[in-house]
Amino acid sequence: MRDLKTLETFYWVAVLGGFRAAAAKLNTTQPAVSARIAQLEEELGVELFDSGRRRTVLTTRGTVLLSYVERLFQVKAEMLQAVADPAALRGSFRLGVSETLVHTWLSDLIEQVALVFPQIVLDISVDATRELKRHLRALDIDLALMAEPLEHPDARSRKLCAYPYRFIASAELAEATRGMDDRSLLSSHPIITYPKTTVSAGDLITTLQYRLGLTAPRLWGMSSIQTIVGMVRSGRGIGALSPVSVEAELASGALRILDTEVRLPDMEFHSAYLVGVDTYVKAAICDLAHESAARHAEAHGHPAESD
Amino acid sequence: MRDLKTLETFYWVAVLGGFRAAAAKLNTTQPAVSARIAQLEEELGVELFDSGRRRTVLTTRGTVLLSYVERLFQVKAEMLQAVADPAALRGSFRLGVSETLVHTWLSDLIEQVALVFPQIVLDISVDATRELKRHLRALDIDLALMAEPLEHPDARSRKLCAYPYRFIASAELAEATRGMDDRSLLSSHPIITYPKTTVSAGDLITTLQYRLGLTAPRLWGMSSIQTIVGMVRSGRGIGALSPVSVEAELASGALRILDTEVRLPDMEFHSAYLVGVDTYVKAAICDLAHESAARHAEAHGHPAESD
DNA sequence: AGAGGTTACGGGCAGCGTAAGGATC
DNA sequence: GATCCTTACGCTGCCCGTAACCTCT
Repeated sequence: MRDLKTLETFYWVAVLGGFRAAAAKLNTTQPAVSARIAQLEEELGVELFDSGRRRTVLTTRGTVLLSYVERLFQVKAEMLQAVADPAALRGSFRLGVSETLVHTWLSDLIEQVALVFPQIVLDISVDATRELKRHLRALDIDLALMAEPLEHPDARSRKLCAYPYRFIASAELAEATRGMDDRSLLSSHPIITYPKTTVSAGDLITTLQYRLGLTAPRLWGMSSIQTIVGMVRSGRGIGALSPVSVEAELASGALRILDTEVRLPDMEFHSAYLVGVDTYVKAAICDLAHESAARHAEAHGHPAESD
Repeated sequence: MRDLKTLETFYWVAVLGGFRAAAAKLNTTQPAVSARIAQLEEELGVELFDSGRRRTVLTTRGTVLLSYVERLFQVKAEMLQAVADPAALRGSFRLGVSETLVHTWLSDLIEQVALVFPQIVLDISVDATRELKRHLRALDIDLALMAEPLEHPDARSRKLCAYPYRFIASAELAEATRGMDDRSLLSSHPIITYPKTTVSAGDLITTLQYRLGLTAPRLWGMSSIQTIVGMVRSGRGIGALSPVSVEAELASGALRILDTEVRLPDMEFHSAYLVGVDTYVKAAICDLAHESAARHAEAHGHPAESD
């Protein structure tokens, strides 16, 4: 057992419950994983996965080994944290973000990460909160910045920031509907917003229903903010989204925030990651994200959020 | 830092204070050690040995790393102890023994080690206690079975066994000196025994001097028990040694234990090793040695010794 | 038949050893 | 000049990926 790579492979096979899954995670092939497990069993003189069955169930000894491997990697992580220059850390880091954050301070975060960890390759995926949670649980991404906290025994989740959530329309549509009461205004055109499965769309529906009695509003859910913005600009409907996503359009006057009585709740964002291997890097980049969010809030006059 | 070999190399360079010494211990060449340290410093982005000086002094960070490496190997050792089949452990183990033990139960110990650790190669060196201590401190041997305990902060030393220490002579010489008092007897011939630097020779000198008033006995110190036995058999002198080394000769009547009034103190033996890497194997083989000693004592009617 | 693990085999590259080259006392 | 570490270089051996095979559901 000269090689930590072998143990890391064992760890992922055990955690993910399969050789193929481990191979995918480790960016290698399944035969390579097979060989490493075989080598480890050979060196230890012990069977780690039940050979009778589908080699996916840990033996008793395998379970014991797993706990030691976790301790070992814990010590290794502490060691790196204590003595290694962050600038020398290599590897890739998979970050999942909600689209709203992409257009606010994600670029700032990327810069900060590049400063602190110049050799870490960021692998960013933009997706809905529901998918991000799934990816987090499946260990497909290391850190998620999304609309909800993650409920999981090994999760570390913190509130990141909150942004206003408003009805927004093109200048023409805003003029044409000037003076209308909320109920008429919001019934007059389709409302273009985030997909129905999202928290924000849920908040919107609740608000329309209980504040205005609109039980069947015409809601168009779009999974791309660019599409929402495009449709709102062309006057196809009233947008329900955060002004932070359309700052340029608001500044130029192409879009306007509608001055409605009814108020939508703020959109909250949360950071979340699972403790385990490489927790140090996750925690560090998560902290950078909170700093970026705070800096952005400072610059834009929103209240700073933390914890 | 994918490779424990690199960390192990760092450990030995730090502990032994030199690249060459580490290379010797790791059975490799000095450039290989050099490359591994360079690689480690590269990966961590940190200087581990003062480059200005002779690269033998740890930097602050190097000191921190060393403590983590020790913890890491500690965990690894516990892991192997918990899950590995001893029969699968490979490597060599350097055992140092006093000659007296070679002729008693060493072969039994070797058999036991071969049973429990069939893949471990035993590397046995027979030497005087003084040399064994030096080798232990220099980490040249893993476990010593010798005449004294080891005083060292990291040493684990236990009493192993005790054997009688007698005056022994050839049958002819025993006949010729029958009836002589101790003082005359022990002055009549040279006394052939262990080298003067040994504990046993010291005990002998003390006994002769304070019990019999023999201030300048004729002592011939031999570093090989076979030589002592050969000279005693040929009647060149009276042997002072342990009967366990000459059981066959005593049984055949070629040698006899002289029935002196004065008694020499028992010869004690101790096991000793330094805690550090691979402590598990050291402790296990040390235990086997104690078992062999106890078994031998049982079979030969000596009192069993332990702790 | 399809998903998942094993075996077989050829190629690439990390790391080793030899040998020559500094640096420091 | 002696001792110790570094650099240069050719080579070996390990490990990987491709592909075919086996085994369960």
